Amino acid sequence: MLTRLFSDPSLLPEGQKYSGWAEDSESEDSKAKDDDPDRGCGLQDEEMEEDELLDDDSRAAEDEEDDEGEEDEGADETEGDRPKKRGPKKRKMTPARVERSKLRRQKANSRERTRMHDLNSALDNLRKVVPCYSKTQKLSKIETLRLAKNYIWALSEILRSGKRPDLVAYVQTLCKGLSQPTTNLVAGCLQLNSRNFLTEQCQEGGRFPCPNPSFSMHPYPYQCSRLSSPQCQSSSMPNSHTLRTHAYCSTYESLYAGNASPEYNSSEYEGPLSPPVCVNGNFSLKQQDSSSPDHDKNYHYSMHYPGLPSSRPPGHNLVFGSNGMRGGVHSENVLPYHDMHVHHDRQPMYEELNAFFHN
DNA sequence: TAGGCCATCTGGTCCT
DNA sequence: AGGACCAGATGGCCTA
Repeated sequence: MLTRLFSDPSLLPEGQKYSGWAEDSESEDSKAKDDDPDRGCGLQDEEMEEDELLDDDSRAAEDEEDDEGEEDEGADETEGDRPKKRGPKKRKMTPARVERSKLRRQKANSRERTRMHDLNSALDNLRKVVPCYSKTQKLSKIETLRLAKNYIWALSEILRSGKRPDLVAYVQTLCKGLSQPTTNLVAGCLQLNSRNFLTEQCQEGGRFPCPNPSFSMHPYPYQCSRLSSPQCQSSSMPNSHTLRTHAYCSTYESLYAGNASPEYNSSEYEGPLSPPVCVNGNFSLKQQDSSSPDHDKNYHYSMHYPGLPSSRPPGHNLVFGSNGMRGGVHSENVLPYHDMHVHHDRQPMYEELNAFFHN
């Protein structure tokens, strides 16, 4: 269950080990098991000794050997109701063979563990490059794969269309098929990043205009799929409170199905992909004029609202479930600031693109 | 207690 | 023969 995703392992009772995740394949639990494979689940090797000696095949082999020794001519006959086994005759499990078999099994188990650890390690690496990353509250394997797939697709679409995407549609694309908690997490991650960036910029001397101090922290993680959609827009309330009064859609599916931009419709979802470009949830398109006057205004997940003035109030920047909003409806799904990253500190490419985006 | 997620063991299959 | 890969089974941990 993804609930684990949003639990803080550090809050576990004293002495209670959080072994739900194999941290880089080196969790305490898995390490212990590596050291002592017999601690694993299921049949242990020690137990296997007897089991292998007595398993069906072995028993059959022994039966066959006995049969062979006693009555060769009866090979095609059945022994009672049980049909006689065909194929190569199994040799008797001598103690030496049993020992070899055990050794083989142990080696195979060890390899399998290593293989799974490698797999988990790769999955961890993948977690770090998808739009939402947390060291302590990881996405589950399946959600990581889904998110990665969505991410690739979304970025590919941006390249394909050459248009600055609608943030809402972008997030929706990212979250397509994800569980509700993960969707919250992703949205929260993106929002956090934007807030952090705003904070940084303001502290750096106001290189970029600071947004309205009452910048919205919307209690509902899912606004309507497009803020520009008629049912979601409030033309008369430009500030953050506007967003709070918006009707919101209860499920992501309902949002996505009806309102996503054409580029993100599900029919194209499985289509051919191409390489992505993305920065922290902000999209940087090469053909865009980064030096345009509007550019600075768009640093905060700013989306161009077609047909709307570029001076659209900051309150109209999309804000998802707030991390800082303790009283928010989905506050339980929100990660602590220090724990979340939207990988702007991970890849040189991101920095490069960031620079491009903010110049 | 049920359900989700996980690590591990295991045997089967395929390939070298 | 041995290794890689896979899927099923099992049991632990955790949360609702």
